[in-house]
Amino acid sequence: MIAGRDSEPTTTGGHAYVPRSFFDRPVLDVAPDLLGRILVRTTPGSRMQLRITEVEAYAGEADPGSHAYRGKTARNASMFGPPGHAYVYFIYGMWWSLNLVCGPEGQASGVLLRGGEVIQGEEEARQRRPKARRDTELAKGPARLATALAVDRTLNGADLCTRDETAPLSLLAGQPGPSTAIRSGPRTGVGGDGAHHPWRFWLDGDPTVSPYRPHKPRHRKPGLDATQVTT
DNA sequence: CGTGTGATTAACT
DNA sequence: GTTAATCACACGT
Repeated sequence: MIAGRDSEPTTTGGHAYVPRSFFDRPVLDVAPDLLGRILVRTTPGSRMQLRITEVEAYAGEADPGSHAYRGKTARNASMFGPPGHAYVYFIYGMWWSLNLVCGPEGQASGVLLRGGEVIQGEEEARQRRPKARRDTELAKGPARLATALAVDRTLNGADLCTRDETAPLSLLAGQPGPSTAIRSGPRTGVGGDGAHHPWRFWLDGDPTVSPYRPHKPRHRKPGLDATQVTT
């Protein structure tokens, strides 16, 4: 392996990982290409593998559904960094979500990992997700996926394309194409101007794909009515 | 639980 | 008059 080149797969511990050029493409090319691929999660105590079955593309500052829509902030800064890194955010005061930053750099685009099949490390996943009734539920949904893989803010900005053997996240190279058809549709919970884009991608019929939840229009919480003010 | 947002207040020229 | 700092709150790709 030639140091300094990223056109060749990187190798760590005998496994080949996708090079940064995999992520340095338009997000709508990368997102469906992630389906069926193996995400490797390495912790000090374990090595897990997840077969990705469901993703959503977020197309940067031009996409009303994206965290990057209103420009760079402290939270979304990693989306504005180079491709091949993780963007991890906290949501609902409870859960983490894992995104993979795509190129080209400066567009702040990323792919949200929404579902997958745990194919290695089921024990660890089950310890973290004791309520999962079936193995297909271990990483079915973005928050479940993050929980199963022990994703938290310490992974925000993590580089998937490093040769470091202790790299927390990587993506296996040389995977065969998806065994089932790729389907696409509107993104879960995205409304407004970004609602109609079919930027959610999943493997048809896979039991680890989360159920589609249409965008729920939010209405403003009613303020105090004058008639309610009695004294 | 954090974040972004709009409203409100303060600071400054 | 304009901009910056502060506050409160709705809502969560």
